[in-house]
Amino acid sequence: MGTQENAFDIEKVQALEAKLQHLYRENQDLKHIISVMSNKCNIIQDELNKKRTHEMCTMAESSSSQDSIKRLARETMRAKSSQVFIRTDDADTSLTVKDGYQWKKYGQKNTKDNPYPRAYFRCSTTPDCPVKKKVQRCADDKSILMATYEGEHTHVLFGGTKYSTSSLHGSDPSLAYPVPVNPFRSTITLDLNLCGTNQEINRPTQIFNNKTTNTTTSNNNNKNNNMAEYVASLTRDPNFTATLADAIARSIVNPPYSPKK
DNA sequence: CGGTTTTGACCCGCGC
DNA sequence: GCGCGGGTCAAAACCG
Repeated sequence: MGTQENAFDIEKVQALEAKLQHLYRENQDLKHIISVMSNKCNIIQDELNKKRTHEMCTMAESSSSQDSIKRLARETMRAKSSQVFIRTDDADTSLTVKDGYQWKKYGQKNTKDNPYPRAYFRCSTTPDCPVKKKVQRCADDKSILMATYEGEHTHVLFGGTKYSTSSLHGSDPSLAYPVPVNPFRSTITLDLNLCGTNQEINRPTQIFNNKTTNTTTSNNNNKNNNMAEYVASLTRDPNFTATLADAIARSIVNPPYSPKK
């Protein structure tokens, strides 16, 4: 009886190993697809930036007035801005986005096209940091916060890692992770600024990296819990799975690379 | 007491 | 030139 059970166990282990190998290969392929897409995203963003710079230069040349210089500065600032959407608790009425940085609120205004007020924040982590952000609830869905970041941080995030302005992942383990949704369409927003103007690509793994710089065992637990929570939130989102499936299908039809055999 | 938030006033750009 | 709307300032209030 024992030998029969052993044979069965070996078979089971082999099946699991085969499955694991298959998943590993799939994972490798998906990683490759993501890196190819990120590269393409960078190229597109570079081209866009070049075009913008060229347009701004021709604009400045055509009129050398003070106005055009001011406009140039504004356009540059706008080009460096990025927008993210964060799903919050329905009961949460505050306009705070926990992104790891320290912000000082310097204003709030009611806007014409949105019944919810817009809050203005300046980065107060260091006195000379030029980064600003605007936070406003989505008119269609009040549980979604729209945060617009302008400029680039001139300092590192508390915890030792320098993050791009669009990396909404701070050192606080209770951070609300941004849900990649577009409130205006039913598809996922792929914000090009996430991997374009900013030097760093917004990788999901970065979410947990700040804590690992001064990691302890309890932090590891937090990290794992956060990872599980984050993965669960992504898989719960039908838009995410639909978009992922679409991306994979496209890559099969029109492969961005030649898979190794 | 120092830092943060609130809020009305003010500034400035833009369209008409 | 004027009015509108978004962005900023700064004094007062609030909070730990």
